[in-house]
Amino acid sequence: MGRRKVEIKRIENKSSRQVTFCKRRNGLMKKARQLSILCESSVALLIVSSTGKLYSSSSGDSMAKILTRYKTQHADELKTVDLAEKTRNYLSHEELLEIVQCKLEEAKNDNMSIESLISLEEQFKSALSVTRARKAELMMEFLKTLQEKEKLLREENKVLASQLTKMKKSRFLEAEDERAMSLAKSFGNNTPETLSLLK
Amino acid sequence: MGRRKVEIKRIENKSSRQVTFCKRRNGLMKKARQLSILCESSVALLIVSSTGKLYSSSSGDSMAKILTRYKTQHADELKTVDLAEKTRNYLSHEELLEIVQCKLEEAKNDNMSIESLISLEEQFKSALSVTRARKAELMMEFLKTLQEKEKLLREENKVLASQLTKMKKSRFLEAEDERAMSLAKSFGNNTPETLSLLK
DNA sequence: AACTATTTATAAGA
DNA sequence: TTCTTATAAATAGTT
Repeated sequence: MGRRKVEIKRIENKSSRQVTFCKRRNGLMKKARQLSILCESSVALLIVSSTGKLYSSSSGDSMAKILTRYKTQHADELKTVDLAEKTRNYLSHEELLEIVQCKLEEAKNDNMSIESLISLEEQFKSALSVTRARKAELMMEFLKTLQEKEKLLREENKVLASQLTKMKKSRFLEAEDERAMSLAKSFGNNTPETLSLLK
Repeated sequence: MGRRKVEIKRIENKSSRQVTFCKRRNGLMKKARQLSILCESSVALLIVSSTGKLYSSSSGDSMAKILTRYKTQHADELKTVDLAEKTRNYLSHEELLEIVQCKLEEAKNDNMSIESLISLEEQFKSALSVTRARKAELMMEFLKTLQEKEKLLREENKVLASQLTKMKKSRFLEAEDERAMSLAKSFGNNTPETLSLLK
């Protein structure tokens, strides 16, 4: 779209390549913006010149958001189930906290002049961590209690169930005795009944 | 460049917006490719439609390489926007971890400014809060499960216990009948036994 | 998905 | 560089 038709291949003349780069770059960015506005979409455009200079533009959403959108889509495609599981387990609260503390250590290196505030921040931090630790402790205790209760109840159930089967069995025996005083044979296959509840 | 001039503003008609999106998207990608070839440069183009569908194209270099180039140049800029925004959008643990690791890498490299450390701290704080929230959620779920289990077991116990007492009672009656065919008295105080565990 | 009247982008020249 | 302008290319509305 100019004085003459141009073949789409590298422009050999350096200066005209530079001029074309500038013109077409601007044209591309303009069109990107237009697309975004006309069709309420987000467009990110990154251009790296042959000299390594970077030109970027984004419209509709921030560059970061669009890149994030791209990254998450491709991360999902690449991730296997095992790896996903692994990383899920790996990201514990403690580990993240550790990382944060590590970062705070590094932050100390750039020492600032607000020392009183820093120490105050430290105090609050330790108070907070003590509170959190206590909270976690209590929750864990509660969990343990519940689990123990569960165990005891299961055992109790077991005992009750076995008592029940024993009683049924003996009752059956008494009935037999009553009906015919002799002829007591074949009691070998008396497997105790197990209640479905306990399965 | 069509039958009539169009104002650059959102196209209200949905279907014509969709058609224009498709046409201009193709046009944009074509021009991106041309720029890359004509001027031996690299171009990355990311388009997110209003429905959230992602279209991407890269020429000259791979998408990954161009994005890396962008990231190294705009490391600070990305840092401020990225994590806070993503944590707000409830991203997965894997993604969060990825970002945290990425940030730590960046932090290790060059000595960071106070401002960027402040922003990093904010990001870790929000990441931490998301992690904590998730942890609390999971713990509460677990607690509920345990409490439900406990309830079921209690009910089961109750049923078993009542079966047991009934059986004892009827057995006692039979014995009575057997021993002396008449004289059946005093069955009033048969409170069912409650096990200490249930108290 | 094609068609075409127009607008828009831009190549070459100044 | 920037402006100009002839012409190629893109595309809006139509079929």
